[in-house]
Amino acid sequence: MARRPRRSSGHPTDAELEILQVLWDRGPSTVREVHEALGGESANTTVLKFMQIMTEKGLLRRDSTQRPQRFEPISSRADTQRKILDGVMERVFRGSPGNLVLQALSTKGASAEERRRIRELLDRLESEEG
Amino acid sequence: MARRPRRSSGHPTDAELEILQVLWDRGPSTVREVHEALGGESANTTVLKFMQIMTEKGLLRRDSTQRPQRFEPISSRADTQRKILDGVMERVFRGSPGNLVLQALSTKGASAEERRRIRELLDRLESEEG
DNA sequence: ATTTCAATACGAAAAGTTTCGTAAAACTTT
DNA sequence: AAAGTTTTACGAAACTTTTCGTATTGAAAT
Repeated sequence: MARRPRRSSGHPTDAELEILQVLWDRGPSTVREVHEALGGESANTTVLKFMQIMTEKGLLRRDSTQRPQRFEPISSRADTQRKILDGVMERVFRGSPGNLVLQALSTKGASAEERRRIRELLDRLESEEG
Repeated sequence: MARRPRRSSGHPTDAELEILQVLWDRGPSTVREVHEALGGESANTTVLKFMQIMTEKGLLRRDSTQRPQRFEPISSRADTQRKILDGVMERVFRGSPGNLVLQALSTKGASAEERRRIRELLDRLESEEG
């Protein structure tokens, strides 16, 4: 029987995300650098393979003019975080951002500075809404 | 060569989550009911299979005394949401709840009621911290 | 030019997720 | 109790993600 086609989220997988985090922290990096930053847990060819896949997927861009070639993320950390969070909001919180925020705040708290920025944002939302 | 063991998140997968959502919405339900609530998109034996797997995994409990047996989630919606959110916080936001909250609020906004509850929570956090 | 060592490509195994067909079991209706 | 229908179990295929071994390529050193 014909199988239904599969949705492809387009989101980075867990392993891909770890690599992205390193790249966002360090800026353009070589496979070796990423591998080391990850603690050398998996084989270096594993990291390489992921970075190749991610390049094909359009998650990374690579500069092959230099010999140990350097990779960098195409999307910013903030953009990626937002996209993933949208997915979680939809799948887990059923589009209710308020609940998500309350859960996040109540379990982990937030620093004084973060709280201040959250209040600012709330103020802005109120005034925009009128 | 020996492969490194795989971490198993223990979190429900996407498909499992959809079933959980139905169960949280409806309360204890039969396979047929869940299947229908999901729009009948996938075959009913697919839904059944998942619910069997989820029972083995400890995500669901089943009552076999009735004939169309009824399944229900073992963990509450809120608990599950919190666990998943903790994972996202760690993997995606690197333990910075403030950023997560800001992203969530700024992209999706929140209702006036939700904003009020968020402010309340912030107040409580402040006073607890002293 | 040859050896040597690091970097890259390639392919495939292993593990995890999603999907369903088929068959057996249990219940209903006749 | 036989036949028909619904429910449940089982097994496996298709697909995705993770992991690495091996081979190749490129640069550096002799």
